[in-house]
Amino acid sequence: MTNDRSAALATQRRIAASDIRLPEHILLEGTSGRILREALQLFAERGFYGTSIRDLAVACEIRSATLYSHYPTKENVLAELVRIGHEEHHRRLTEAAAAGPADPASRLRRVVRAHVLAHAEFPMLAVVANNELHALSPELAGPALMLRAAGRQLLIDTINEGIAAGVFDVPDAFLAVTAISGMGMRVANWYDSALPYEPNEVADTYADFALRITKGNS
Amino acid sequence: MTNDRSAALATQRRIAASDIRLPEHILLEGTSGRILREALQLFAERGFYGTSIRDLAVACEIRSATLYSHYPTKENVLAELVRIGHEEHHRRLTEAAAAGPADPASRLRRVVRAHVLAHAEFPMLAVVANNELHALSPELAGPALMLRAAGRQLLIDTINEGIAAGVFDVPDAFLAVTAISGMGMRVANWYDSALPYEPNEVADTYADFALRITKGNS
Amino acid sequence: MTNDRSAALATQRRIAASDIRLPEHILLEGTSGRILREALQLFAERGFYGTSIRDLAVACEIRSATLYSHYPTKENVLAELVRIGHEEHHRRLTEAAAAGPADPASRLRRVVRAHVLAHAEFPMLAVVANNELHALSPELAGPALMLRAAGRQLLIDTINEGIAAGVFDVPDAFLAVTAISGMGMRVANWYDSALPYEPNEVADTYADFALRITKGNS
Amino acid sequence: MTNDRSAALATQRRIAASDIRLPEHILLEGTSGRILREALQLFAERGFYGTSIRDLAVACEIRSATLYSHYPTKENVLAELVRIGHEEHHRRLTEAAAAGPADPASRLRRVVRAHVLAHAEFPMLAVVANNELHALSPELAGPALMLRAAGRQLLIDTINEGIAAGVFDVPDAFLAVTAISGMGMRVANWYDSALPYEPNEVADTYADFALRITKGNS
DNA sequence: GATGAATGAGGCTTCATTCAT
DNA sequence: GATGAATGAAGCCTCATTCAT
Repeated sequence: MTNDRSAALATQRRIAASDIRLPEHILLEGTSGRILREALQLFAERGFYGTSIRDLAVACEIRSATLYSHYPTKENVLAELVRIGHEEHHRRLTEAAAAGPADPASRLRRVVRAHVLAHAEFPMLAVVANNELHALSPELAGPALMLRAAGRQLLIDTINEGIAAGVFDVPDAFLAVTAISGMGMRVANWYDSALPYEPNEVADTYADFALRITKGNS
Repeated sequence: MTNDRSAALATQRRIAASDIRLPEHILLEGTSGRILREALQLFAERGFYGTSIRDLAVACEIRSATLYSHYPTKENVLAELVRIGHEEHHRRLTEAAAAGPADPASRLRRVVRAHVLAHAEFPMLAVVANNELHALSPELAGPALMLRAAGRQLLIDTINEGIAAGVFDVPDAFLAVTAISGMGMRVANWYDSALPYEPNEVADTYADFALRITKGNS
Repeated sequence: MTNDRSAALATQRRIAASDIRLPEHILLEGTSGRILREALQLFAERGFYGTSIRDLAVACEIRSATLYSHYPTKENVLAELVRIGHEEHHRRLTEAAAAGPADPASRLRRVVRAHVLAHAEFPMLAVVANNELHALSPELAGPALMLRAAGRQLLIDTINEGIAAGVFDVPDAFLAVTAISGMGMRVANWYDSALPYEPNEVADTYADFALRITKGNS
Repeated sequence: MTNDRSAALATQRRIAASDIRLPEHILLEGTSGRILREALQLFAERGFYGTSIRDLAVACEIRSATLYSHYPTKENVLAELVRIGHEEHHRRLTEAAAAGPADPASRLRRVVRAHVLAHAEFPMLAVVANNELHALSPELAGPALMLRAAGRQLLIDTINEGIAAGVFDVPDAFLAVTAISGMGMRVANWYDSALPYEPNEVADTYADFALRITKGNS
């Protein structure tokens, strides 16, 4: 393994990526958008509690009072990012599950690809959505939790179908889900566009891994 | 999948576990130990910046000034936890790598088992060590980063050996490492002793998954 | 004493009345009027410093910037209310003093009636004028202070005349003035149109009380 | 009436007195006491919302953070003053009602004396207790409201007894209570130790006024 | 070893006001 | 007239830390 690749893993930072990316349909014009973008980076790198409203204002080149013309509280900025992240993830997962052959193996491949792709294309968003959810009040966290549960159920169902159909051979469905889901989530932490991998390659390879896990060494 | 198992994944919390556990050789007597234990839980659940010195004092049933009779700063409490976590993890990994047959497959199995076991047995410690490292000054983070790099290199070497020996068939060694390492790290977030799995079972199954990933569907 | 009456006195509120009332000749049309009316209520209930420009805007169903199309500053809104209150009070007092028999007893009766009536008919205005004057700059408070001094002098003169004429028997003129003036001012705090008293009844009875105070139990 | 006396009434200030006085049994030692004393003056003169925590800290010659070593919030400082004021007032009223001949006239004299004396001896405390109660949360205001209701009932009962006994001749008991109570409350606003009256003189004269009001010009 | 009091710095948020549209 | 956005100042309060006791 070359050094530049393994160096991506040897960092004190919570996240390797440095590009601020949000799904294309999210409008980032104006000050509201600027705030969202800078908050995405800061919350991903330092966490919600590690980022002060002043840090955010400095990053946006505005006075901190101006933030409150656009979001009611700091928590609401986080809530917006968490919402966007979960909605994007959920949309990709459900579309992937539906769009293609219905056999469990190819569906699993598509779902894992979508899961990993979301984490590789939007690493900051994924890190914030995954790691900072606990900083939200239960009311603001609720919608995200529901989307998360739905996405997970989709993976569970796909694997259970494969088991039922006899095409999957997995020692424990729950543990397979945690493993496949977990490896994909961690992509957000180490993936960086400076690495010699396109998100698609990572997604393809990880989908392979998921199928190896579920199909066994038969 | 039964509901109680999938429910463990559907939480706003950063960590499912609720037992405060530290390696046995860590002395937890007296107020210093109490502080370390409570900090472990609070830093795991709310993060370093989300936990105030007063939160910690309340949890320890002492006044916050008393903390400074035991640790020079709040950061040093975190540093101690990060140190313990990384040392334990590294010790287990190196011992596992050395203690047994030298063939890549059985070594990989032992290394992954050790990796996963450490995360299942000490979930809070792992979450703190993995997620809060960025809150330390570079000086205090340094030793942990070195142990982490060493542990990762061990996994890299093992896989590369298997590839060289022709017993592993993996599309990309780097991605295999991130996947195997990542699935293990996430165990700290979802594992809970209330689940119907012993840490050993998770470790065994995940080691299976690692071998499936590396050996392919041959 | 019936409960509903004594209940009017047992409140945390600064003022019992809930009707927003201003003298009839004050134009309240348009947004300027709306602002004045809502400010009257808010300043009476929460005080000038306890009411923000945004509270006021919300009450008026406008944006806070719109306020500045109608009044130069928040302080000027208060100044306007204070002016209206003092002018109305002073006008009533001087008219009452002039309009009727010149003998001290009947003049005192008319003056006290006018004093009390103003406080019962415009309780919010009186509370604002009496309690929030200190929030004005000396320049803006000046005119009100002059009217107030004039009104008080009118009462002093009336009582002194009665004493000089031998029809009043009062132990101390100054204390009689403070007592008569003070009981009337407090009417603004407890009077409410829901009470089974018309403002006129209160005014008549308080005027009786004033005469009892000044004429003694002869 | 001499000018210096009437000048006491012609002020923009909410209160004429400038001595910071609290009942003797209230401990004023240390920083907590200092905070209470300075808050008493500031809240009386500028109101609760008109006094910032920094104003208070400057007056106490401490840093504003130090306030929070002594009181949990600014509101609690007010609550303490309101509590002290209402307790002192209530204690004096009930003792006055009990300590002496039971006939309505002499009891009324004692009760009014106590009422007025409390307002003349502790004008700042009375102004704060009377005017700033609305700034407290309902929970913190509750105890004061109960004491206030009890004190008022005592006055009501005394007057009703006198009426029942045929020694009082009052057109309306409720209005007599508001008048007697109100004139006494306003004493806190105008009384100043620089005036040529001792609190006792004011109390005696106001008690005379109360008896004139209730006994009529018979 | 423990603590109450103190503090400088900074936390998030609201303040009254301005101004271009 | 009305408003969305912006802002400097200030709001209340908590932060981690120190120190005398």
